[in-house]
Amino acid sequence: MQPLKIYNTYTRDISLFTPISEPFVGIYLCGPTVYGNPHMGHVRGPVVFDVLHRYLKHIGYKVRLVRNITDVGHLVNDSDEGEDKIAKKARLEQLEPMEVAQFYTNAYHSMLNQLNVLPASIEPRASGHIIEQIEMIETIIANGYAYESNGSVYFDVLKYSKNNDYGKLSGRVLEDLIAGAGNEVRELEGQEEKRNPNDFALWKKAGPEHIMQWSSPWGNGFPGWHIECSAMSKKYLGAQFDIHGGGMDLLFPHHESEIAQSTACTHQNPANYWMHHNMVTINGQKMAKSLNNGIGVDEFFAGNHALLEKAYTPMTLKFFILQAHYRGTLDFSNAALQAAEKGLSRLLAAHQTLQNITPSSASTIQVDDLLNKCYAALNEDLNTPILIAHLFDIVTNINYLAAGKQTITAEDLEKLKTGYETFVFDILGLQAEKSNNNSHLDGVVKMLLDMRVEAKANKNFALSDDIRTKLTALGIEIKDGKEGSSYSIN
RNA sequence: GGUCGAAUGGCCGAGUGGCUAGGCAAAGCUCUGCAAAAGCUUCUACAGCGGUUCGAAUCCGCUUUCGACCUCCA
Repeated sequence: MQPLKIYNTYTRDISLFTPISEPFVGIYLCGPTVYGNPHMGHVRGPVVFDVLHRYLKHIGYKVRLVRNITDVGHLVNDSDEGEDKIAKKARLEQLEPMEVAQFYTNAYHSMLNQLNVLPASIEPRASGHIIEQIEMIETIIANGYAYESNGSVYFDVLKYSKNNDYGKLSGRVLEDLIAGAGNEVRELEGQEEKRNPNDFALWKKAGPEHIMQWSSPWGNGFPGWHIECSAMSKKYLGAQFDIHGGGMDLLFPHHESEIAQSTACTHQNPANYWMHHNMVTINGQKMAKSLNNGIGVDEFFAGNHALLEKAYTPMTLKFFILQAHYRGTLDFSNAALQAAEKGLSRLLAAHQTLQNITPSSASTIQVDDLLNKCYAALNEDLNTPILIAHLFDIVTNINYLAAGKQTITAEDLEKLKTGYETFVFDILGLQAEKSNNNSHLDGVVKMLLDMRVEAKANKNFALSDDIRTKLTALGIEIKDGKEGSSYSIN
């Protein structure tokens, strides 16, 4: 088993990953709220945690990955009178609330498929676990850490913090939170029902305008934002599991509250390792609706957004994300994306080259050393940029081998092939781009390339160059190689 | 205002005390009828000012700039 070290937000250090019950690993990821099309901010989490998922499996763990779908309980905006976010959208579109949730769940799955992200073991929906959430709330009340007020149930943060470190995960001090820090006072609905402004809702009373509501011991309502993750992680992974992941924006209050709820219910901190990926910016600015720079995933792949110079493929996006470490911010720009696009194609081209290497009686390159460096990079808190740097070292060596500047034995060659494919395809989850050429076009272009070869053979360079120039003008680039000509469509 | 984090070469982005990633771009070379593609080579940076040290991008302090979060709200 590889010694994987990961950064734990809870302890704020990098430590060796040790599962509770080897070889089993339980992971819970906070999934999307399905009320809109996935945008660029939604892709990073799935991609970085996919590498974690794939790597754990590769080094021999049996992983259960749970990623929820949030389809209840979120509000449209502050001006809204507490109407469920999904219900609001449903009314506008004249659709059933669950139809809206399903529509955007499908869109999310489509994105994951395009990015070649492995499916979750279990993908529970909040709306399908109302009973579990109610039971958990009842236990928390029975344990004395929550109270009912006017049909809603709130978590008693002050009481909890007497015996527990509320704020440890997100690095907050409750006294500071209570003080309010002097910023503008936010108008939160139901604030007067709370014993303390820091208390958060476990269950919220629903008015008649709520299309999505359920009956409960406290009347009709819907679950609070945080309780679904606590209830579903407990159900499928147990009161205590290995890794809980999500975006840094969820640190507070979401994950902090999860810890408080779960601890108040089960007397255990739910997760041993808390992992958080950083956020995405574009051209140095944060993505925000007000800046009109939020890019939908579909727009990104189609290239039809004002900030995009061209379309980028899912694999380019994935490779681009993995070229940065997951705990740093990541800036989108056309220049950076095009750099990633070219780098990726070089990485994939080397895989093709590797297939044509002829073995020798001796190796002049150190295959074990090259591959061990790749493992070491991932073991150091999933450092994919370092891994990719080492893969490019391998690329250079592959090209040396192809040029005859280095030699390799058959045994080492096999090891190199297997290792390279393991890292590129199995662990990073990259794949060759699907060719979207239709067979008619392919046949026509190949015919023109054949004619060009013939013209060149006859020293009719005027004709051969004419074919090249006209194809280039159509966006078809000719690449002459030793083995003949190929082309790509730009 | 508070808390946390970040500032690296033309661009992106690793690196936590000496051995100074990687990708893209650029330049040179190889290949080639020419060009492109592909491959090889080259390109020594760490926001500013102090300090610690034999030695700092890396540790400490201050300054500047930027980002995330600050409770039902993506």
